Amino acid sequence: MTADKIMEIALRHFARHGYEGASLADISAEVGIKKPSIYNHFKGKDELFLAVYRDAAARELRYVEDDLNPEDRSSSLKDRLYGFLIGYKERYEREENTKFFLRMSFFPPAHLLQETMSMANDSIDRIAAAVTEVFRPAADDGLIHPDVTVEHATGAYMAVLDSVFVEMLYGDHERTMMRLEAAWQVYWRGVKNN
Amino acid sequence: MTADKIMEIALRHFARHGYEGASLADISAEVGIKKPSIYNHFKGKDELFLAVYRDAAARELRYVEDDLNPEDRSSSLKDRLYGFLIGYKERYEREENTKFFLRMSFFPPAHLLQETMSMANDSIDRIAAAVTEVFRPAADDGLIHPDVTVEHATGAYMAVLDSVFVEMLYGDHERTMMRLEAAWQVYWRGVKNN
DNA sequence: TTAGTTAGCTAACGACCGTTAGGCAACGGG
DNA sequence: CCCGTTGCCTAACGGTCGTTAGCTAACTAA
Repeated sequence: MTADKIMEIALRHFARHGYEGASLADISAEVGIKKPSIYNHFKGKDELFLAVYRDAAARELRYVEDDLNPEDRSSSLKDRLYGFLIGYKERYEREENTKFFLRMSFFPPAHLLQETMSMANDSIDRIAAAVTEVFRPAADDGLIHPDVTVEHATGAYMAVLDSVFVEMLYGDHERTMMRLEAAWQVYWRGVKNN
Repeated sequence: MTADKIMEIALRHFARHGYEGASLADISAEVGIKKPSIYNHFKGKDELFLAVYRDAAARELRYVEDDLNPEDRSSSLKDRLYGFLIGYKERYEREENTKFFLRMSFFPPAHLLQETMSMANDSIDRIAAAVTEVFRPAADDGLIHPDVTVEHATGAYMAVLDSVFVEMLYGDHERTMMRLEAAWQVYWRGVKNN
């Protein structure tokens, strides 16, 4: 399907150049069609963008829910949480989908702010919910220090994840790893029970 | 000076619409001059942007070094660290300078990547150095848990600060405060001695 | 077989982009 | 006093933007 190919390539262009910086001419050229042919599949640039964003948000959520599946108890809480951080960092480096979703959630085109923000907030809340579902049984098992509520453990873990994003955006790989390690160790010291 | 006014207004437009989305026509109109008159003060859009970026980076660094001045021992380490987080959050909400600096450091115009990245990395390193100067004497006084190095305490604190940025970008004030509180409490539990 | 839909094309539109040329008044130092 | 500089202007440049009109060939359903 051509529409899928357009969306795939448009996603990469939006991710690298932003909404304004991505041009339909460049996108269509890479797809191998002429610019007006895009209009056989999408009403315009806005509709193309929103379709790409919707799909990207769904894919990010699916990845998180898969990777963080609370049914899977084969490894320890600590390993699962740390592994998820590392996994997401690698995913960002590998997947344009994640780059697109982060960039466009941070800085959406001004005239589409409402549509993007409602989708973004929805995704963030559901990601946080998936994290909470990991912590709750762990807290019941006494793995979390009693001074730390499940909500605090979740919020602080999401903060560590956010900080990983930021360091990746700055692009300094070495510093990213150092910060991740430091943030994780202090986080785990603050959350674990003895 | 007109040049200063141009830079001030350009900063706001770049912060809100990104490099590509900000137009010299809009900027000049708000300044109260015609578009070509900008060229009496700057060689072009690129030079204007780099001048604005340079100033913005310097202002951010100055704010951090002032607010985190290690000479000031009037309040406790805990209060100073927590206060700095809150202060920076409020600064972001108030100052377009911070919004501009964050946005353009995350996603600089592709053809100016080298110039911006070297300035950004320089600023980040110096900000981190200022934070380290707060922790070092505190560690000597035994306020930091012996299992946590000064480097780890600094890195993890910078991570908390990064996460505050992210939450602010998403724009949900209520969630920002909750995440900040959670991140801070877990961080402090992980770092403090006893 | 035929009518309708799909997906591509070329040509062109108006709007806006950053930028340059060139003119004109105000000002400041020799 | 004059001359060079500064700072604004109008007009216009070439280029790119997203978008529309209208044509054609290919497939699909009746």
